[in-house]
Amino acid sequence: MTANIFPYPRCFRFAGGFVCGAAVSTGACIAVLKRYQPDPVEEEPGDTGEQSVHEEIGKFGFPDTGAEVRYYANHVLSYDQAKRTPRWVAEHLTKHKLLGKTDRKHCRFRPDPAIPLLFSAANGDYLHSGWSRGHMAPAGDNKQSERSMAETFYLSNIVPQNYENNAGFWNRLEMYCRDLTSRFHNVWVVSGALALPSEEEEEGGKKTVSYQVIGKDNVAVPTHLFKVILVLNNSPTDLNNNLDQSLSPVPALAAFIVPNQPIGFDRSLTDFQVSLSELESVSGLTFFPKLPTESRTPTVGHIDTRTTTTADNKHEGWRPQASSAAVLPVAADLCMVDGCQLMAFKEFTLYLTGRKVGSARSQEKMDKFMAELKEQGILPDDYLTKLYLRRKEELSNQAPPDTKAGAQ
DNA sequence: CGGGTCCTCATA
DNA sequence: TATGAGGACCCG
Repeated sequence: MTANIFPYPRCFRFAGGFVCGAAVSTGACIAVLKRYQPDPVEEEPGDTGEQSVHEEIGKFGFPDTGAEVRYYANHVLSYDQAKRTPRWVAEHLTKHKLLGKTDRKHCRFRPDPAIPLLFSAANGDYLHSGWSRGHMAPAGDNKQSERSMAETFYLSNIVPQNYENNAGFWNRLEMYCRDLTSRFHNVWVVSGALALPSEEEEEGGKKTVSYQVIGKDNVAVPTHLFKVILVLNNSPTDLNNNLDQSLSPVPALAAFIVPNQPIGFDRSLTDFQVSLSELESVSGLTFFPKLPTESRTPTVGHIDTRTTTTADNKHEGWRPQASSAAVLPVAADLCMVDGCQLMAFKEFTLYLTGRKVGSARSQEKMDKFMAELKEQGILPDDYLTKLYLRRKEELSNQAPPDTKAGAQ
């Protein structure tokens, strides 16, 4: 491509398109007025006259956002081609789906082959950027299948995330989602990235949306991440029925907006809980639109007001907001139902030590991990003690590390 | 669990 | 010679 010769090909294209569009629009507006002023006939939506106009406008097609829903083995997402991060990523978790032995060490981050190169992020964008590659659909939710885990490493599922946040608070939030499957039959999780206005500028409370971009592709660094959790227990009487009809008891839901920065153990998950409508307002997304809703304005039966308003208000450009007529899912507050308690420091450190001991390749490494635990003032629990002794036995029974395999 | 770097080796 | 795969090792 000749465009590669220029350092900023996209800027040239943009500038040319802008100038062209401005010049045409002046004349076009006059033409439209002239055409419609002498014609008082009201045209209904779908009228053939209006339709032909639209066909003309769209003669060469309308701009394609690339935000269509994309399906993978165990997650579904919508991609933001400008930011080069997902808009949202959806998952469904069950106790059974979380089982498996797939190891993330056999996976590598890579561009999503389904995303056009022009809009794709690259590993080089993240390398040495100061930001880690943070999963939205976590690898840990996909131990059941090598393919599904590998697909979570596509960069379409990745956002630039603060290291400490990724390994710490966000990690514990993902663990909480998985843990929910031990208490609820079905867990749905939608995660994504946000670029929110800064709280306050010095000049008269002026607000500005500002976010860093990294790499040659200018991947957008989100200021915040969000997660929406919906849980639902099948009613005991019809465990095998389809989910749409098993809405007893009432589903529970919670939404969170988490700053993309280190968050310590002194903060609780509920500190970051927001109402669903607040998250919908700032994200521009409507979550779980097929979930039964309730409205302040009475509706008939269990009609899904969201689905109908979305279609009917096509020409009004309006949909109910939280401040006027709230249209919210019929759902309990998950944090009232289940507590929304993340792992505490001691519990989390014990867990990490268990993972390290479990994968240690020598007893020296194991002892180092156990010593580090003690330095933090934490005594091993029964599980870790038994794991340590079992691993110690395994390591002593296998060949020493300095013995070359295959040596005769 | 969540990330990273560095090195070797096979390959086009 | 450049690149990708895989392993060893490191961190929170």
